[in-house]
Amino acid sequence: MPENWSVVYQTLLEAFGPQHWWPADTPLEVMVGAILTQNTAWRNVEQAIARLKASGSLEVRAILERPAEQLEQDLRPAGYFRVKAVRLRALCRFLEQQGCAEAPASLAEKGDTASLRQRLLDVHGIGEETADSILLYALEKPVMVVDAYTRRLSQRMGWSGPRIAYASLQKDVDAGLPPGDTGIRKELHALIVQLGKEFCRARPRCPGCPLQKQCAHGRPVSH
DNA sequence: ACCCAGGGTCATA
DNA sequence: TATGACCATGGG
Repeated sequence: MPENWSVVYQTLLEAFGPQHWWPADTPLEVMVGAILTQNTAWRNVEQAIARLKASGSLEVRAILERPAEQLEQDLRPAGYFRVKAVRLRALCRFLEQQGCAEAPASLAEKGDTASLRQRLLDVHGIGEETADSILLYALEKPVMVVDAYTRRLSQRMGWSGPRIAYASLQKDVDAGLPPGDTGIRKELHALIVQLGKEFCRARPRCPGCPLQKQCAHGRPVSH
């Protein structure tokens, strides 16, 4: 039901206002944050990013040259710190290979969106959601990001089952939005996360939810 | 004490 | 293709 996602956007924007995502000073900080926030609360990521900044490590070359153990210590508050140190280096190695070590944002000009997406997916530690987050928030490409909140929302609205594939859900949401509009995609994903934090967690809290009327929660869901 | 967070990889069937 | 184990910290 693609057309409904536009209504979701309007409703959530009215309820919550603009979210101004992604919270970061530079495109590289977006990319780094996209990896650090994997299955991790953003509040923990902020501390890790603060440590990277404090040690002057929020640069491609600095991350590549930083001793593994020190990089890991910077990442500790974000959890999975050994894994994420490896993934961060893989990202930076990739940026360097693409000739973007000095200006990570210039990655946006190194091919079309489909090609960029595939090259990002080839980087160890970057899956679909992380790749799309980078495309949308760091490179300003009109790509819809889909996550666990989006899946839960789609399910509770009665528009899909809980196990819908990433690509299917992404296509469904994207089809309901104005083609090529990067701004609306940035906001919608941010708004869905905000909704999820407040109302869609493990125990759904319907009272006060902006989508309560449209929501199929409690009614039989067709699939 | 338990559950979850703005996921992804790898081994197994 | 589709599950399950694993990765680790911090807050509710």
